[in-house]
Amino acid sequence: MKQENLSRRERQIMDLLYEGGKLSAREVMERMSDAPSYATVRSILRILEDKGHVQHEKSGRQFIYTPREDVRDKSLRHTLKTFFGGSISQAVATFINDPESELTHEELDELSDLIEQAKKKQ
Amino acid sequence: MKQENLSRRERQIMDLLYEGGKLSAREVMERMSDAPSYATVRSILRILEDKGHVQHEKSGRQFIYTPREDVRDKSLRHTLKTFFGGSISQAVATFINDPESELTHEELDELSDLIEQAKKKQ
DNA sequence: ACTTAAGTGTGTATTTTTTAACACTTTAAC
DNA sequence: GTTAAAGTGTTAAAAAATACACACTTAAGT
Repeated sequence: MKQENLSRRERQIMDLLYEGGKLSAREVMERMSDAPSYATVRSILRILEDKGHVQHEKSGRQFIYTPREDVRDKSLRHTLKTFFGGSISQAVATFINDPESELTHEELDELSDLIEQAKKKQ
Repeated sequence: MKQENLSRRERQIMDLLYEGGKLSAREVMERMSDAPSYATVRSILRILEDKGHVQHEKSGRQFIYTPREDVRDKSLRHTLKTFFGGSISQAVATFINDPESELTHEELDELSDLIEQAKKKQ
């Protein structure tokens, strides 16, 4: 797990995995508008696994790839720091105000609960 | 302004500019732990300007580079969608539970308010 | 006016990334 | 048990990114 920075293609595929959660190489490829060959997608997934960014589990004859939680969290924190100096409320505000987000009532309730719990801990 | 994806070095420099706000080529270079030569940093800044990600203003004989607001917003929205897209509450949970976040009471109150407002809109 | 620091643009070598072919293995379904 | 689909690892060519040299311009300070 060398943990270098990611190349363009590697990042593109990581983004798809973050969005999609669990994807096979085939599914990753289908979601790329400018996809290279299937062999290439598999190569990059293998490289990402080498670098420690994803892991796979076998499901029948398929390999299902998932982002590694610890790397995801690290990356998320880096991004928040980059854009907001780490202010989560500013990040959430941006997200809530974006009409494309379309948060459901359930999600908003979940968020309220999380925040209430955090307040009690202080 | 072709608006392609950024390479590793290009992204690294963009992150510095997002964090730093306004930087000269020299300052960008100083903030890179694994910096290439000064000539190279200038080359990449020129490429980033070609691609429309940064702009510069002259200050004496220096060029001061700044990220372009519109590209920044677009990038931010993409990132939030990527990480929070599936479940924003899960992302917030991760952040709240991270001891490094150290959310203040003020931030939690801000978050509550934001969520209340979003609920009313529905 | 001269020197220095900061910049420009172009060109090119080197390194990394990207792409994919090839020969092979494993699993599911028929 | 054959066939087809989904993998594997290795290797190599092509494309892109990275790095920087060179010759030159511009602006500030002494």
